[in-house]
Amino acid sequence: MRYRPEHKAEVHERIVKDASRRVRAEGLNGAAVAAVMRDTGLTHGGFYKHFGSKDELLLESLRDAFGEIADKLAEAAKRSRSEPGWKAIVKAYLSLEYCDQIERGCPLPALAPEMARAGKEMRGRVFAELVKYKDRMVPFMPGRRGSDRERAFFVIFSTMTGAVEIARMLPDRAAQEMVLSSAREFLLHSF
Amino acid sequence: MRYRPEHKAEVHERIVKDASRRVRAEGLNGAAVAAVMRDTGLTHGGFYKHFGSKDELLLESLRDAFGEIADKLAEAAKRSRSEPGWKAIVKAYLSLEYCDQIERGCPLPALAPEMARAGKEMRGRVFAELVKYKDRMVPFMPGRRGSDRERAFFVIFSTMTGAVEIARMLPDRAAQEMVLSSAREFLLHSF
DNA sequence: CGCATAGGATGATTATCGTCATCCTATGGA
DNA sequence: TCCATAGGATGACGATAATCATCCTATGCG
Repeated sequence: MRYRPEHKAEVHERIVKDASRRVRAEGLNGAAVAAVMRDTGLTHGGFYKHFGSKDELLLESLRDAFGEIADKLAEAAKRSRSEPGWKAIVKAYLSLEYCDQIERGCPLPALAPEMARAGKEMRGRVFAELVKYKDRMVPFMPGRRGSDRERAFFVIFSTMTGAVEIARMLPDRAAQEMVLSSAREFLLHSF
Repeated sequence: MRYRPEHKAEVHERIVKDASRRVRAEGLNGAAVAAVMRDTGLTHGGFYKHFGSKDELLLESLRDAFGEIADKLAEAAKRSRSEPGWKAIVKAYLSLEYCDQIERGCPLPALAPEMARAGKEMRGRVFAELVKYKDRMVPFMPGRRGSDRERAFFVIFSTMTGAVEIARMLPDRAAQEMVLSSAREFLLHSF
């Protein structure tokens, strides 16, 4: 072989990481094949040596994105010993810094409507990733029974998703902080 | 003149209405010039007799969309004499029927992330429409002072936006209804 | 009753994008 | 040291899209 055995896997992963950033920053079809490959330092032609189709890359990049913030939020929850995990998650999620980092943030406020509009095939696969995301967050959610925690997940992540989206539409940081802190206080005092 | 004096204004409005549906159903660039004109029964060529640019149509169609649901929600709020207006709004917004009708629904759960990614120019104009939407909803919101009602608007619409978006990602109606009703009960018992 | 005119149609241009066929080349194994 | 090979580069193709120049034609005014 021409390259080290790990070479292909490494490049593959770099493409996915770059696409995962680009897709969150610029939308589902902001991650054009040529642009992503350029990010990775390659040309567009080699793309199909790594992926069967653009949708395959899209799915992998969404999987990567969900995994990335699930890691981040789970770590924040585990680090906080003085308060319940879900409160640490809410505080991290509804912070200005987090709101700023679209390209490293949760795919929900970045892409939820576009994911809902995707073709049936893709939608099914994305749904599976959403379920994995939920399953990783549910243990930190408030509530006694599992079904309570699951409902809490949907309510809390609905509010956080909407708040971050709306904050991102606002032109100045004061207004953004107003929306984020309103949602934050609301959630923290409601469970 | 070739046509009745009102003709041009009527066609203009039909184009905007069609675009407003299409943009919500298929995303900001799902409303291709040719497609919208075909909806209206015309060909793509005449488009620039009505609009200076595609962005102009986009903005007008968003204005129309915000106005359309603002009307609908305000009417629901006014119709309900037995409970506060905001509760009627929450019940209407977080219903399955509403969730289904993407193309006639609120632009927020349909387009918020895409609007946040638009160019500076467009973002500023969209922001102005969002403010008008807010100003029409705030009078119905719970709270004593105006600033309380404004915060309530952002919290309630954040939760509703996120809940509808997440529901629209789910494959079956039972799961959708679970998300919508969780958010609904949560909001109705929290103010 | 005929014509000037504006709304609409046709079609070209330029750009972007996904996909793929083909070629190139550096390297690990012999 | 040499070559077979797979990763990467080049470039093309067909779609789709925004924009605009040009032409067409139905109609209301004179």
